[in-house]
Amino acid sequence: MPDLLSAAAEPNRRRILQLLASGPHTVTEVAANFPVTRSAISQHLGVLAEVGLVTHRKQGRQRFYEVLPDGMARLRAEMDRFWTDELAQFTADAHALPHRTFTDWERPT
Amino acid sequence: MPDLLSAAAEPNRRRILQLLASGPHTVTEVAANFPVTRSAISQHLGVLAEVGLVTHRKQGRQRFYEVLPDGMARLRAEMDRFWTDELAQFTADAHALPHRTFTDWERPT
DNA sequence: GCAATACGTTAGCCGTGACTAACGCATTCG
DNA sequence: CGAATGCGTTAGTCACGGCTAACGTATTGC
Repeated sequence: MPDLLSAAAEPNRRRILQLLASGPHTVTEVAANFPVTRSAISQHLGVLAEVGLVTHRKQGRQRFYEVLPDGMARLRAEMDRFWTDELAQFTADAHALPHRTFTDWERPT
Repeated sequence: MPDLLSAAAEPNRRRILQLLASGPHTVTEVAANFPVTRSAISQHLGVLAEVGLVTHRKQGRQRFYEVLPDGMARLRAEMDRFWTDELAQFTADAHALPHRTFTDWERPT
């Protein structure tokens, strides 16, 4: 899964990101919110980690996964480029779409 | 391909959307910009049409595909919800992310 | 020490998405 | 007319993603 947008687009992974956005969660906590196996969740987390959207810190025998602010910023940037550099540039003369870039996206501390 | 975001996330389809954003193009025109077969492009356009992102109008023996403003607005709305309703709501107290919604997205006329 | 917990990892299944090659159908042109 | 163009459609391949079940591993608690 080399593509950042494709990785984040998958429905279950989107929900995982949403969940992790509320703060660090263990794998079992995350899996509790999904109808699939903990193994599936673990693999999804692996994909998200692979593209740098999440990371984890060990604490005892648990792994607290958390959103990686830098990765979320990159995701946000790619989504922004999808509209600005690639789409809105053709429509710039039509509506001059105002647009903000959220490179300062962060998890709650 | 029932999911709008997943449909739009596919790299080739993203590029197709970018290309169509510059105005209506025939299938062969689109296919000329890709290393894959015209058949593959045709199927990609089928997917994009299925989720309501593009449409086409016949003109002689050509099919001019064009971006569907309403569909693009829905895509934009879903992407916005991904950050606001689902992600930013957890971080709202942290940064109170400002956010715009572009429901008025349109193709150049 | 041993059992239980919280994971990751692997094998394997299954669906499906992306693709090509071939065909079929309209449309235009000669 | 027929040939060529511009498509869609289909069959069929291939790879891969998502998933489960089973197992292996570290950590905690008894």
